[in-house]
Amino acid sequence: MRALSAGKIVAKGDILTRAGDAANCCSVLLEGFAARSKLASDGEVQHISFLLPGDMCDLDSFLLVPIDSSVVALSAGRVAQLPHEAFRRLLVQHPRLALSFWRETMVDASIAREWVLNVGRRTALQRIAHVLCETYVRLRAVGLTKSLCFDFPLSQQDLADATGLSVVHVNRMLQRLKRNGLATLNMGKVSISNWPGLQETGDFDQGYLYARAMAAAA
Amino acid sequence: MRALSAGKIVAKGDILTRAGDAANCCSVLLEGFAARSKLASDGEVQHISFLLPGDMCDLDSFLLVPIDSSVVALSAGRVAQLPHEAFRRLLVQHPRLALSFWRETMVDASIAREWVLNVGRRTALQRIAHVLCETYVRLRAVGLTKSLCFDFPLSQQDLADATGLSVVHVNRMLQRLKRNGLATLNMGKVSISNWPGLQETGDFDQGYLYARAMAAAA
DNA sequence: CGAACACTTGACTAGAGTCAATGTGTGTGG
DNA sequence: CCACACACATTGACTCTAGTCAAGTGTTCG
Repeated sequence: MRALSAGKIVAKGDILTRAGDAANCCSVLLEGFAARSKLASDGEVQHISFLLPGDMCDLDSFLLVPIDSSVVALSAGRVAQLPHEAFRRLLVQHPRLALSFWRETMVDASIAREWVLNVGRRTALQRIAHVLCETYVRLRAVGLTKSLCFDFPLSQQDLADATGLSVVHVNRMLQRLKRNGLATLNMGKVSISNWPGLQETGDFDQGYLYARAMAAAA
Repeated sequence: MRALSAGKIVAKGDILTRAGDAANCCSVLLEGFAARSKLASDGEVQHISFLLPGDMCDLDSFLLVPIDSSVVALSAGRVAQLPHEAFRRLLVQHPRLALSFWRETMVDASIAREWVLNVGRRTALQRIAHVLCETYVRLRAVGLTKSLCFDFPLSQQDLADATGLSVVHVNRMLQRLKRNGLATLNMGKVSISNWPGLQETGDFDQGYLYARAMAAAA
């Protein structure tokens, strides 16, 4: 697995893909956190989904030009890059691979749909709880949790951008989650104290994550 | 074009695909309006995107089991159905077709991402204006507009479910759009009075629609 | 040490939700 | 043909969730 120790180093805040550009390669996040995000006209940021180690960052760029959303590093990390040309050859040689990447795109879309529901119809507390649940399940699937804890090096501003809330309100909701004995976020680490309770609070059902979560069950 | 006059008739409110099911065919909406939608635990509905004539309703069902979201008819309409088995044969015979359906899935995802931004970071007035802009551009692409008017047989409740707002507030925002000389919705018809103004109000840029909008430009 | 940054707190505001009553069609069936 | 029911739209009064503003408190790092 020499490839895994290679890859380009990225710093917190780096833009891996800029909305409006035509990328010439697809990348895989090897380490660290990133987010796909869009900008409103007033400059407000909205994260559309978190990208965790193992996720393709910009599969869309292969068929959609220009790209509609940016990918930004939320922590230091590492990415592997695969030029579109090489990717195309790979797909021609292994047609079944196309199906599995197509499916990857569908799971991505499914996550985006859940996020529409999250920001559209859930309360502030539910949104935060939901995002924590999703992140926990996805990290568990790639072995990045220990018991009910995981590294979560994002600022409260990032959580606000993911949930469509203000930083101040995110702060208060995190305090409420702690006070309710559900979960705490401290020093870049999340610790879940009551997993069933957190899921219920966040109206979370992992079905929409498909294989990404199933891998954990296996 | 005999196929176009065929297809199954659906009534307003019919559920074409139910979240949690394993569908055995993909369908194309031939006529009428539908929405992909999800349910929050408190029973609140959130539409994730509108489906217009020519759109695939449940391409996801081909590779994702069970389906994460429902498709519900928002007006009377007609759908054509293609069994998964036949679809699979089609893709094997014409591998390039898979790429174009994959791209279709990506455009779907792009629309869902824009909706995350819409409900997450835009004001009520912007959300309504944005949805009207998107619908106008997509309908124009399939020849279902005349000048700046189009049929829009949805209730204000549907608009509320699409934007994450309450019906009452949607009603007030529609009045504001009219008062501002931007657009009116009456008797199931939308009439845009100031197209540049409506786009600006809704922070709308059609880039994220890709080919669906481009077809109109051609 | 001080600058920069993230987090926290309190006081106030405002945008959107809720509730309830009233309109307005559109059918339907007696 | 009218009475009624039903769904959808509209209005006003009130509430409340979340946003804004501003002032602190840490804490990391040159």
